[in-house]
Amino acid sequence: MYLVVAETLAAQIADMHVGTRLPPEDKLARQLGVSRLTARAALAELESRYLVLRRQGSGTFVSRRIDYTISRDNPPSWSASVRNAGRTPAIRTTSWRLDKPPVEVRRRMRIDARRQLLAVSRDRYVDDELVGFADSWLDPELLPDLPQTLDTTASLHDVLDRHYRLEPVRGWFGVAIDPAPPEVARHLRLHGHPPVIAIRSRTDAAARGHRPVELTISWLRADIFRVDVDFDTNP
Amino acid sequence: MYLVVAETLAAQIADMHVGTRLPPEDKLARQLGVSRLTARAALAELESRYLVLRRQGSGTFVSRRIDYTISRDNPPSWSASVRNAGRTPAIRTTSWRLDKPPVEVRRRMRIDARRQLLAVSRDRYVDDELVGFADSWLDPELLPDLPQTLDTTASLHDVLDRHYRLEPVRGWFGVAIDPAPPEVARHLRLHGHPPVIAIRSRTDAAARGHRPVELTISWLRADIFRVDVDFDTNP
DNA sequence: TAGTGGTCTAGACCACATA
DNA sequence: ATGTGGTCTAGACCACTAT
Repeated sequence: MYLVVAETLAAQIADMHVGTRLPPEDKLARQLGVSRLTARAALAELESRYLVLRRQGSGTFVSRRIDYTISRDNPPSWSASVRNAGRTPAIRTTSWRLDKPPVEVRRRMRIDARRQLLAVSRDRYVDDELVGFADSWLDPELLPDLPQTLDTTASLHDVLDRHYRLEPVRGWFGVAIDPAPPEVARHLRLHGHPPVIAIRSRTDAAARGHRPVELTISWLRADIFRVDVDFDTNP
Repeated sequence: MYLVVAETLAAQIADMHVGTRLPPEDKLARQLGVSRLTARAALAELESRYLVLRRQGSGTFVSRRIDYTISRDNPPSWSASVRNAGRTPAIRTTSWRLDKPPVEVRRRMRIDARRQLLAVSRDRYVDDELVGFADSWLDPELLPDLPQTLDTTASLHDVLDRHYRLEPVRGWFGVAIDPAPPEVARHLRLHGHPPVIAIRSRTDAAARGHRPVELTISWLRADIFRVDVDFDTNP
């Protein structure tokens, strides 16, 4: 029965704009002649299909996942993907520091144990809602005066490309989807352990003999983004 | 409250073997002094973390996702990944035919409209449970007498490698996670639209000038597999 | 101070798998 | 036939967000 209700709502939702508010659960239940729990089950089904977002105290809203394609050729532009979906991206740098990176980062960046890297944390917003964050490790030798050049909203790729002329290319990447680890769930203010997408990626400088420039670990809400890996092995 | 229950159970489950059966909901509810719905909510939480699998009429069982890594170097061996997790893989070929492929397949395989390819459908099992299936399109010119050589359980990669000596390498791949389309849900006997992983991949023959050999579209249950893409761009 | 979704109760019946 | 998870009811209170 809740599946029938869900199908009905799904069909109606298909024509609605993102952000439209659905009727509250009790109204929906009365309208359809079912109990509130049944109406809830239907809405949960829609939520599992990423067709709605639910916010306690606020309401149920029509939603669509945002396509984020990871490929060889396209620059890894998160902001462009969000804009492409007709939404408004924002990036805020939350912290800066010069620090020794952990071993895995050292290995991936091919640097020795004495080197320090620039650690940058950035939060990602879509339409003013926090939907992800990223921790980056950057090589300060390749990026003199970075704090001055990286404004809060710019894409890292654009800065490496246009300001430093490093011809940034993707050197390595990893993608997996997992239940949100506690610290990630806390940072994104999620309850429980909803699925999140972990993207690890390294950018190399083609203009400097493919020397690694930066390594980023980013976390994105899996209900907001549809990450699509599309990769040609032989260009 | 159900989150507390879930944490308690999660801690106990951590030490248990895959496949162990948990107490039924009503027993659990009585033991913990909560209503059955609360016990259910806790079990649903564990299910969303992939720690248990629930089967109507049968019970709730301890589970772990199976790691399936897609990388440049490793051959794309699904069976090896399953065995590596201490589980038993099986593949069953369900259909065979010579047919004209759809446009997207033609484009990816770089063949003209007149060519026919071998279409093979295979079901994938883990411990005798259906967990995915794959539709492959193979080039019969590169694979003479294939129907005789491909036994029901062999990995396609192994056959291309050992029997035909084609030096198979991954030519292209795409990965995304989506709510199961109706026909996929039906095939895998899933209710609703639970998330499934779609993997599209093309194998090329390094021994034949990297000519495309086969294109496979496979669907895997996202609650059973943890697909991990780990890709070096510059080998 | 509403109004929203989130949780919980007790009880009932159903669908499905297994023996 | 039994036992399991799946669904549904009616009603209550709570947590959170917005006004």
